[in-house]
Amino acid sequence: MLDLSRRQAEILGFLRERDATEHAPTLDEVCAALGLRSRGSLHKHVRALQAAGLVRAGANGRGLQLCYPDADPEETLPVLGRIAAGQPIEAIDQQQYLAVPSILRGRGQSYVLQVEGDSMSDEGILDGDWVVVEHRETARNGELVVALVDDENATLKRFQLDGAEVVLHPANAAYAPQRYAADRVQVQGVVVGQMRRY
Amino acid sequence: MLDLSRRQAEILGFLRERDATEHAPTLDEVCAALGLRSRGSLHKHVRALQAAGLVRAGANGRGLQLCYPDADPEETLPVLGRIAAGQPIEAIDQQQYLAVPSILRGRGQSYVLQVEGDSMSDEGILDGDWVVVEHRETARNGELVVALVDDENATLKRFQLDGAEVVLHPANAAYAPQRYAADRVQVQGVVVGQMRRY
DNA sequence: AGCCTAGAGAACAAAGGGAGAACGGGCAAG
DNA sequence: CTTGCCCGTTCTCCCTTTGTTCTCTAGGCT
Repeated sequence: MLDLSRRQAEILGFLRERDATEHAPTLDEVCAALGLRSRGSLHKHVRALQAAGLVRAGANGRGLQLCYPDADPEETLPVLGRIAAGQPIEAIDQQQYLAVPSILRGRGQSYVLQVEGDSMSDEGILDGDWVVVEHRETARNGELVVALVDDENATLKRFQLDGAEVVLHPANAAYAPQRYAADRVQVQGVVVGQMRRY
Repeated sequence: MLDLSRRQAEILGFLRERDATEHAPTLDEVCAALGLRSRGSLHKHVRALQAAGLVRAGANGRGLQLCYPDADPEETLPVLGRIAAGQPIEAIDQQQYLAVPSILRGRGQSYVLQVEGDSMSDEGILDGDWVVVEHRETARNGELVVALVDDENATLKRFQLDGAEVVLHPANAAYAPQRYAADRVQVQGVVVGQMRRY
């Protein structure tokens, strides 16, 4: 993937937060948020990010908005299958694509899974919901992950690393947390978005 | 996608609010509402909005009404504000738009509200989630509705018509269902989709 | 020293944003 | 019909904000 300096990653992270809901920030606002005092310096970073492959959005020239070149506002992502707690991902016979708004998309490669069962119902993920998963092999504590246990069972759980063990928390009082040696669990992706249709 | 300056977004937001309820405002009224003192300045903004792709409605030449050329409403829906159980919808200072995939959209006119509070948490709608609401004045039993009680309090609840009474069910064991005479409750829309970002 | 990176700050052009005056068309009261 | 009023439109003049480019400085590094 792209390799960015700390500052650049920081800027991109900030923009990503803003991007979603609020108006695109001006250079000055980004400066204030990141503790910079000079627009000029920020602008240099922005140019570096553009050189690294990002695209400046916002045709009017005002407001700072960066996105990946392939990021249409509403791109389709592949629906890889259904995921149910404790079973391998059930592949769909026929590839489907789902339009996913950009704010629900992850940074890197992403895909969609349809959730089966109610093992995450206490966290607001219900049977039939779609989750947008960013492909990643590591997770931070507290993130919702798609994890493969013993190369067999894919499951959707909250991730917690506890020493040399990984604890996978379901979000339903009816199920108990599961504890595995770290090398038995392989993170396949992190949930970054969720959608439901009524 | 549309990219507007702040002022432009503000104007469009104001017009959208009016659009629903009252007559199309005159330029002077918009000026007063936004704290402008010159029609001329406002008019410049209106032209900018038209240049950005909006269409002036109201053939009589009087009154200010803007709408999308109706090829575009596919992509984005307006975010009208936040909704919390038992409070009027809190309008957003500045009009925002959110890309909503077509499968989450309703049939008719739709908009987006951001949910505040956990009164629907047992149904998988959490604090901060976006719900897509289709504007409708009637609901069927069991549907999730945005309802206005006594013309004052907008709330997100499950709808049930019981004889001459309407029962509004929250989905959190900590809150009790509410029962009103049918004429006190006005349905404003029905939830057809939901999105969340992690 | 040289080279590099971050950052600060000045200077500039372009765009945003606003005030106010003036013109002209429609409309209703006189 | 004339008159006055409302309202959209256009115009000129102004200030502020913002993106961009520039030079200069302070450190870290080989």
